[in-house]
Amino acid sequence: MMDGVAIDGSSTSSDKPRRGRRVRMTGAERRQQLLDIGRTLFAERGFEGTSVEEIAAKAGVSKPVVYEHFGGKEGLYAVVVDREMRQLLDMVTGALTAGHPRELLEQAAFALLDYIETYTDGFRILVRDSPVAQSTGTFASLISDIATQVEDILGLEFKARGFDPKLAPLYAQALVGMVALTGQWWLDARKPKKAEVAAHLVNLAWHGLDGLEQKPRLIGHRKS
Amino acid sequence: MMDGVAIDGSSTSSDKPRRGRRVRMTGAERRQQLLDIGRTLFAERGFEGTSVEEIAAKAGVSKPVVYEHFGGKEGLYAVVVDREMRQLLDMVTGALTAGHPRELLEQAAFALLDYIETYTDGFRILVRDSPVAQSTGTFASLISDIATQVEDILGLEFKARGFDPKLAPLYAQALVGMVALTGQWWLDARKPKKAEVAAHLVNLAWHGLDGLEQKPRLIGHRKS
DNA sequence: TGCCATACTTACGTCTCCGTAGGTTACGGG
DNA sequence: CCCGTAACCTACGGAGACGTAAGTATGGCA
Repeated sequence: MMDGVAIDGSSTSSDKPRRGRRVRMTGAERRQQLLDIGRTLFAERGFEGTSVEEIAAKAGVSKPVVYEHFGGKEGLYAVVVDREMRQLLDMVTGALTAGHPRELLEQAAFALLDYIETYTDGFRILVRDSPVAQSTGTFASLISDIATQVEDILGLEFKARGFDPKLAPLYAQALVGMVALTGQWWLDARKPKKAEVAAHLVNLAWHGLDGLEQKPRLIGHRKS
Repeated sequence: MMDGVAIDGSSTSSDKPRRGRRVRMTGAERRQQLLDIGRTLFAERGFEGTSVEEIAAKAGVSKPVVYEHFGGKEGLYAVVVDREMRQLLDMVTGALTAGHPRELLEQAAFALLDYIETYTDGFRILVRDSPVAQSTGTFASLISDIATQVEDILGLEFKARGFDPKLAPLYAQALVGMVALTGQWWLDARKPKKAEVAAHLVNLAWHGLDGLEQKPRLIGHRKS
């Protein structure tokens, strides 16, 4: 135990540590650092598997500092999760704004994969279960949040096409589930490139196994 | 704490408790009872959230009995998880034996939903993460096991149709993910009947959003 | 230069829970 | 009817972790 980083436990993105034997950060800096470290540890060990002392140690600081900033382990965890959910929701919601349903699907799938790639630890945390884990704060509830948005879009489309709108939730859930679990798989596999994965997901969701296209293409995407 | 069931904590399916003040079961009986109780508790509180004492108490027995039978908490947990994985794998594998791909998909989807309905607690346990949770024993790994089977089927089909077989894993994962997460959602919603859910899932997977059928029908299924 | 707020420390109390040592009751066969 | 064995109990040691009380250093500002 006690791996590295005892004095000057820098993990923050941009730190000029004021080279001295013991780092004395401003409140905001330390807070941010603790959040970063917490996210990392929660991601790899889960909530219960991570101790406050461990977090403090990795920050090169003693326990009470953590309590000072977040009031306790749950406090820190709550902030970490909240930030992560916001991030993910923002990205996906942003991708679900305008366009033909197929484009929406494509953009949303890409957004999710993008989030997974960029904020891997965050995704891992969201996938694990939360402390009390009744129904709120769970991954399932987040998925449902997203699914609700997809639901609205599908609902409109269903009405326009004469389908039963009551079925929209089911199909929304299926679509989100498809993308989410594929993302989880891709997290370890990393085999096809992100954009390609998105293209194939859209291919499947849009044409089905029956009318699958051989070389699906993404219509348009912004970065990477 | 200490809810109900202190003496004669029966939870077993078929028990004639030999009415007496203190129940004295045979080894096998007690073992089975502990497994049942363990499954229930692990399902609702998770591994770390469940204490050996709690399990013992609910069985109307003291801690050392649990250690006698399983050597510890992890021992019990391992057996519970193993049984559940076997059950699920058997059901899904059984559904993936013969027939046209579409039928296979249909049967597998139905099998998973069936498992979820019948062994709800087990499914909850499998979905939660395991103790050390490196990569083995996780839900993700189980999903991958199932996905591998789907993969083989898809692989053949892909070759026959001239698609790149390297993509089979991706599509397999997507299909399994679709069904699995929809199942997880259905666990709380329970709105459409199981068979109907399966039908819609197949509808989506087979025809895609583009060619969705209004009233999909299951071709054939055995029970309920 | 001296003071004071802020960042941080050491040390401790307490609680929960795992796992075990050693003793006790009851069932069933000779 | 008696005794051994299988089922079960009380009691304890000890580790780990949360959270707090009270004290210390440090850096900016008057």
